[in-house]
Amino acid sequence: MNETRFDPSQVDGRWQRAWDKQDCFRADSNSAKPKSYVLEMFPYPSGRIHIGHVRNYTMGDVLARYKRMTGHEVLHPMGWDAFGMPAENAAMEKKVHPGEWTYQNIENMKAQLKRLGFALDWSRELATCSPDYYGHEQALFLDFYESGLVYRKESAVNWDPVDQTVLANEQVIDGRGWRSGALVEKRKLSQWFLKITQFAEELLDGLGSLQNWPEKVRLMQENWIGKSSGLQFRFDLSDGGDVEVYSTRPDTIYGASFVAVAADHPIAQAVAEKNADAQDFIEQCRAGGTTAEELETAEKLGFDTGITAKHPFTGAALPVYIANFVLMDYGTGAVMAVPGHDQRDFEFATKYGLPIPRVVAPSAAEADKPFDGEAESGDGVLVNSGELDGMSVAEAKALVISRAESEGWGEGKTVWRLRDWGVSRQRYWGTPIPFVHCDSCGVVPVPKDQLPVKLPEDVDVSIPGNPLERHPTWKHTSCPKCGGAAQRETDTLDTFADSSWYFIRFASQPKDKPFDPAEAAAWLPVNQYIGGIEHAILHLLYARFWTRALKHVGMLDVSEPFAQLFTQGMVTHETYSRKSAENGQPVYYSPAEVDRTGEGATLKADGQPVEIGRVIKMSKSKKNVVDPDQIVDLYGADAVRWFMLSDSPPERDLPWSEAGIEGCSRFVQRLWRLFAQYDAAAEGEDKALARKTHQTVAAVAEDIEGLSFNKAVARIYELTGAVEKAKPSASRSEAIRSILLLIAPMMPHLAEEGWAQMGDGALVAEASWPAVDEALLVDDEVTIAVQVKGKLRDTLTVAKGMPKDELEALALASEKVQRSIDGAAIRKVIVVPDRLVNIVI
RNA sequence: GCGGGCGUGGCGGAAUGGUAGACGCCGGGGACUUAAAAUCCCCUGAGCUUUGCUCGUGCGGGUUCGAGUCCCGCCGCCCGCACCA
Repeated sequence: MNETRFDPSQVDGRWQRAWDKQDCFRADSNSAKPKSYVLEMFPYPSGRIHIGHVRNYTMGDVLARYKRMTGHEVLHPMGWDAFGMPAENAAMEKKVHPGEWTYQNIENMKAQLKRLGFALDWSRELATCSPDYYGHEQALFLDFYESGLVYRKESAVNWDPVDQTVLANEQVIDGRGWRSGALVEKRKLSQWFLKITQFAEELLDGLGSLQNWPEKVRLMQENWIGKSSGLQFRFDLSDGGDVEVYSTRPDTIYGASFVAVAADHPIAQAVAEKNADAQDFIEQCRAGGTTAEELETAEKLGFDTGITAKHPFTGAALPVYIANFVLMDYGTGAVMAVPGHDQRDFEFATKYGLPIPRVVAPSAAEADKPFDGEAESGDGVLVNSGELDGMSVAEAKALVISRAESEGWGEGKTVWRLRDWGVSRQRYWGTPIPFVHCDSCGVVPVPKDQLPVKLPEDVDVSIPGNPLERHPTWKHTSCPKCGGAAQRETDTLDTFADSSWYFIRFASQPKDKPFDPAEAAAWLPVNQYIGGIEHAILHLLYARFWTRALKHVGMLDVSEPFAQLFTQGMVTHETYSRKSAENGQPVYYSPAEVDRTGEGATLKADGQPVEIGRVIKMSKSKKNVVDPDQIVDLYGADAVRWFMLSDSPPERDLPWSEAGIEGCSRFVQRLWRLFAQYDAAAEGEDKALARKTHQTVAAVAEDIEGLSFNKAVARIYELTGAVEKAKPSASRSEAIRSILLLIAPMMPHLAEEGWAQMGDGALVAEASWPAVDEALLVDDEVTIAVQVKGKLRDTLTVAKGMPKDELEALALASEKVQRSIDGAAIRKVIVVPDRLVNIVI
């Protein structure tokens, strides 16, 4: 091997072609080896891969390659989440067909991924926008329909009256359409829903089996599903009607001081019909934002309807308000408000001068303790509550529910926060929903033998609105039932449907059906799923639902799709800016425009300093982005991959830095020089180095399995340092060879190039993980700490397993220890074998 | 507001209740070179009266022979969210 520089631009492509040629990474479903399914969340084909993708796919790749080395048949596929709004936006802006734009992006991004040398089974590549994929999705949707998991109901959408189109939430900015600037209206449409709530209990219980998911994700899903138990009951109203309310705190019923209903509640509607002020107030509520964040910062507002509700226990007349903080979608859309023990009610009562009675106190003696500016929602003792006085919250809750049930004015009820999944989208670039509307037969499913219902190609995408709706011929068809004239459904499916089963299609892709149950079950569940935390709730919950729905219709015997989940952190970068001379606003510069020296940074264009800002998530607006292609050009795939794995724990953010990638690039060269020193003929044993080698191999394996890549990297650096210092020997040669195999999953091109010299003629991609000699994992000497009163005074290197009394004697013999003791009486000596001796004086 | 997470050198971070700062980056010094790059070696938490000592893991308490780690109370930062009654 020549001691020249390792040149990635010459080497990387050569090995990538070699892997392709030998079809190394094709997964064999019929293999007898233990199977391992490694999957990273597939990307949206936006045009260019992002450095965050590189981090995500590098992690998965290391695991996939490692699993191959340890004798597994690995499925590591890649595909494209190819339907969605950006394609339609691009179509409108650039006058290009969404399909053309999407497939061009896929081609570009695939080339980018190939340059990074990922061990992917490209034979299973799929794009969700292909009829080969979405046709099967339509079939599944029909199966769900057959089994009663699909239904239609009225639901509101954001309607832009100028563009005559439905807007997504993200297209509504401050209540206006992003393109037209028109005030957005709510419009009710008949839409398709999937009955995810039918599985609410199962989806909640299933979380318990997902022990290899991050605790935080399970908690987020649990909160999202939101099971609660409480009391649903009726208040009789002064106008002769009544109102159903739901409360999770029926124990506080004596503390109710008003009743609040949502703006969309029938009572509010009825009041508004006769009262223009009420109508105005309801309009005002609808104009406000709908996200939690906006609502939290919004002031609590209400409208007194003049109606009163009769308290079931005290008979008191409680005012009924229309309030902006009550949700129509949860419970009954009406609440009994208990200001003393609910913060929202507290703020509302304070604003409108309503009474704030205390009905729960820390103790019975504190029944009239004033509130300290906020509601108290914790546990305590019931007070000022008649027959409930003295009870705990739980006791009172149970008593009120049983009393309501026996007296017939209410009942205990479990309420879920989870709502059914609305899948209708009034857009072109999605999976057509396979139904037709017939005047005489109603809504009729398209027969499976007529699938796929393909999107028309010849559409006008240059103007807003749904091209399917206005296409001259596409929607006109005949009814499958009666043969009469009928119209196709023009809604398409939410793209979350596409990503809810792609991992199944990866595992098995027959032409004539969505998947083969046996083949799919052989691979599933995914052994390791890796992706961003932003998908913690929706995508992961929908995929869990879809999998259960498939089980429900008898197509797949799998409950949970992802056995192990890992959520990786973001890639961040510092920002470079100057204050604009005109308005004082910062002007940002990209890393490529800046020279970064040790201390500061200057703009290449004028050599003058720029301000270095905080390290934050990469974003186009702050220009703190790096382009994967550029850095691969500069440093090669292996240095970039190594950087992605170094330093930061994978679940935390990774700050990209010029200096960091330079360091990685230097390490590639350092290893290359070390590989050149490999000498198969070297003789002699170096026991200490052999021990270090085997310890490192074992530890790196453990680190990779636990996805602690940063620790694996640190250990490899350490072993490399030790090998460089060691004199030639058979042990040293073994160590060099081991390092090559350890880095093979991480820096596969460098490893192949080295393996060509020291391997067996085959690819390192086909090599086995080095074997570990258990006997070498244990040291025969240990360094123990000697403390006096808990402070370190000396260290001793002793034989492993030295008995306590010998350790104590050795410690006391230490001169440094004697000096610290300074003649004081020894009260106690604590000896932990192989660890430390602590002398207490 | 609710839910979750995190605070360790100049920076990213190591550390089964047992030698805090492994490993990397930055910085400093030296070797090699006509010179530079590359490479190699040494130093690099703070302070002090420097054979060594003291302090030090966001802040204040506590448990323990011993706390970055466990407990209680604060402070700060980050993430998620559909006001969930």
